[in-house]
Amino acid sequence: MTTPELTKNQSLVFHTLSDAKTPLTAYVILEQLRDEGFSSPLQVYRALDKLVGQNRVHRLESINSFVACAHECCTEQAAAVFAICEKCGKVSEFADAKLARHVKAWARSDGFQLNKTTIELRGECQACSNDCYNNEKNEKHR
Amino acid sequence: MTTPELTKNQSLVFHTLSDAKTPLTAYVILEQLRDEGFSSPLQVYRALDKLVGQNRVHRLESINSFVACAHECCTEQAAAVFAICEKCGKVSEFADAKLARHVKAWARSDGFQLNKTTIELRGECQACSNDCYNNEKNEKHR
DNA sequence: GTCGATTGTGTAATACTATTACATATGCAA
DNA sequence: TTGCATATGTAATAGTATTACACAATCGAC
Repeated sequence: MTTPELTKNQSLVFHTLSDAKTPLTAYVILEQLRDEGFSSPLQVYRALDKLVGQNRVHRLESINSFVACAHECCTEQAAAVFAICEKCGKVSEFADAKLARHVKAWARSDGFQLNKTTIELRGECQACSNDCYNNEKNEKHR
Repeated sequence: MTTPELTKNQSLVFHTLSDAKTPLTAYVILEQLRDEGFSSPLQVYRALDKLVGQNRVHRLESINSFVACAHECCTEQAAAVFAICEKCGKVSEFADAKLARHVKAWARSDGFQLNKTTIELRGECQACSNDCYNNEKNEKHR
């Protein structure tokens, strides 16, 4: 799979996401890029569309946010699993081949032509669970 | 698990969803219930919150829509899988115990306390695939 | 029964997320 | 050069969800 060069806007958006510790919404990205000349949501969404199409960025459907791919551009695009901590907002991404096979097998048996698989887990990460004496340390992420 | 009685608004929203052939957005539900006295999105969202909390209704994150549970109120809430046809908009819901076990096992091993699992498949259902001579019959659902 | 707490409801306003429409620019190929 | 695809800028609008505040209904403790 080739990875085309990024345009200026795409690159700005991608690096904003890469630098972030948590997923960002399109409007947060917009705010962060005002100084770079961004002035409209569409500039962000257009860049995101491209980046998502190239699997360099993933969209987290359940929190309307975007995150840079953790796998240096994953190819097993069909089975990325995201564990989203509702406390600190951090996300771990992992690719689960077994799960992917399972889902694909179901689709085949049901005649469903699979375009995209979304798997998102919501809960509390280990770090936050250990943090039981610091419950108020981080703001709550929805 | 007990299934509390529904209030008037909850019941109206639930029956609207039960009667629908596809998932509905909150605002579509609102339009359908104007005649019943609904006038504000909040009336819909409040009812939906309750219904989702009781697992009588599921929220489809990837299409911002809601659908009545296909299992007469499913209890295996952690592993509902939704296959969403992007052509006709219909959804099939199925509960996959193996997949659920798999996900739970991962969460345990990673110290992630799982609150909710979202698994949504996007693609084209068998009926629509067979429909290759009627491509324009149905409007495209995102 | 009354008090108070909880839950449900009505309405308005607002916030957040995403797209359409149209104009302009840039790069590459025939 | 022309033509086409892609990228960009800007404004307006559409679609989704929540906050805030007021009031009503229900239920249990007393």
